[in-house]
Amino acid sequence: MTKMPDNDTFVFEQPCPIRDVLDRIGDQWSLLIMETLAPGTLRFNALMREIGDISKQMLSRTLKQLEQDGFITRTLYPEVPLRVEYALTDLGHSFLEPMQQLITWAETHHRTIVIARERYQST
Amino acid sequence: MTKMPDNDTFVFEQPCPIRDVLDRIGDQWSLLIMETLAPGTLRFNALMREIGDISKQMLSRTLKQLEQDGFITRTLYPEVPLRVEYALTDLGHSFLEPMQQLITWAETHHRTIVIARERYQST
DNA sequence: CAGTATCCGCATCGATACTG
DNA sequence: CAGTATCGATGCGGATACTG
Repeated sequence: MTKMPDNDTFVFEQPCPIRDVLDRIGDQWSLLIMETLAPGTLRFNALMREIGDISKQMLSRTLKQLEQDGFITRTLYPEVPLRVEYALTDLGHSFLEPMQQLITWAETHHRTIVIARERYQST
Repeated sequence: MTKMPDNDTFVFEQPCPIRDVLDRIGDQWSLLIMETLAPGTLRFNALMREIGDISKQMLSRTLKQLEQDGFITRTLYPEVPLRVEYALTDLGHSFLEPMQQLITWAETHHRTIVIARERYQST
């Protein structure tokens, strides 16, 4: 991204906020999970059912990432059987706002892109 | 994404515009290339120099993808030596608008995220 | 100058068996 | 119910030699 200064002291510093955020939403599931949580709190298996084609593995991993970055909260109720609820934080909600702009753009221009691709094929 | 109907006839159809667009901007270079082209036309090697740490390979591949989707144009001037110029299309420019919202969000909240991560580590 | 072809390492993701 | 651990396939991305 931006040219880094030749200073290995800060190898673990994230120099580029955009990359850092894009890595998160660019992955397979993060955005979808956040959108799914947008209406309200959900439990682990409820999330799995809502999303439909995600594995336990990926749901678990992605949720942990999102929690770690402060996009969602994880609340454990030590009942029997266990209950764990996931919810968007304010940060998570605020993220979905600019994201919604992009989603709208995607929906609006998707056809144009698909057509461009087909045209390119036939060249 | 959205539950697909059980119809394998359309396996190559892109059911989800969001995924489709995100797959493109979620990759390592597409967005950076488009931002680099935003001010104006650039030649292949000029792009390499501007970006700095991209390989010929990836620049070539990504440019082709972007051209294919209609985000940029590629103009060949058959001089000696060869000259090829890349420029954003209207679609490309229009894409950068909602994207700018997201970039601003990322810049604004990046510190918050980094802090959240560190806090999580120490838990 | 502007690429393409080839090869390879590495991270990502999925399936599944197992655990508290 | 809510995960984690393990394994394996797949594909992205980098390095570099080669081409028109």
